Amino acid sequence: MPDQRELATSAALALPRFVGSTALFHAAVAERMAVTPTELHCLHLLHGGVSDSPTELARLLGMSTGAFTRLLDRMEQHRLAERAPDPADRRRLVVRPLPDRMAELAELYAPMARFVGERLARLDRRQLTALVGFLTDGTAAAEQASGNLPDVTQAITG
Amino acid sequence: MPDQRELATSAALALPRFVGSTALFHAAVAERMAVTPTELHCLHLLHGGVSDSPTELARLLGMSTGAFTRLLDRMEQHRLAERAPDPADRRRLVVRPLPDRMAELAELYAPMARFVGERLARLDRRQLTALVGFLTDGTAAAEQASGNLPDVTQAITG
DNA sequence: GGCAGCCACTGCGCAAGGCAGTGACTGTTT
DNA sequence: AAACAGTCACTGCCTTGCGCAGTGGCTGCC
Repeated sequence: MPDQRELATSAALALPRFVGSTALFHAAVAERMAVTPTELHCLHLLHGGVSDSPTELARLLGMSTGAFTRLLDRMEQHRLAERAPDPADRRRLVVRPLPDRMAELAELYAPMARFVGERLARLDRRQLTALVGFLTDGTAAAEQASGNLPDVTQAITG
Repeated sequence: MPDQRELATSAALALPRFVGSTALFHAAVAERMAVTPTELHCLHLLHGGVSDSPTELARLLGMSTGAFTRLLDRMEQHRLAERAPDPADRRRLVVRPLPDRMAELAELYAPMARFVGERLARLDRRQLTALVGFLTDGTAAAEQASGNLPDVTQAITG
């Protein structure tokens, strides 16, 4: 039976592999939908209700606003999202996800969703709390670490 | 205090955000090193000892062997890796990571590495076991799911 | 009413990657 | 041994996603 230290090492090694394989899975789903991984990523942000502002979405996706305009063009073509005017500010617009291809998306994600559901159901409260804490704090840490690296958000803030 | 079901939902929501922010962090590190995210991903595979075969690495990176040749060219230029002949088969070659820029890499990863270390140290054995199991099984599930995605009716892209 | 600043958008150029084909090399078969 | 099919990394050609810098429209503040 492995001790605490070995387990921590295993986790530290398993983490990047998990992220890598997950990214590959996303790329595979995107290809199946004849869509780029970036479009899919954006779609997730939209459906998650994270933001509907082009500038904000561009920042979250790590790209320039100019590139995001083209991304939006493609997403409209592919019926993933649509532009709507912002009544409060006529410079801005609001990005809205379209339900059109949601069934398709859900079908592709079904195997992974099932896996996650089953796996999480096997954990007790203490384990779940640890997992959630690790993920949420890790998200914050990654975002902060990204921000502290110079020259990263140059295209957007400049 | 949240019950089991709420915690599972939180985890399911936190998961994609964690993966997304981690991917952005990787992209930021890559940009800081004047390198593409793909090069960095490949470098991780090399240092992790996952494989040293170009064909296998191309598969793991989700790209063609032709593109991997160019990737290798760049990685040699950037002093991230080098080609070496495979004595057993003269068609093949072996990709070896270079130690040249490891200090730079370690420095950029230091904040995240510290976070992971501290966070994992706070977990008990049961929590660690759950985390490792989730990550390793998730990796396998993602790889398998990438391999056989269900067929989906193609939408018309106008 | 003028002005600085922000918004999404556009022309241009670059570079990463797919595709299909090439030459070198392998193990196998007759 | 000689021909064969299969595999390996590599190469030209092309597509495309994105950054950069600039544009016009709009806002809020003097």
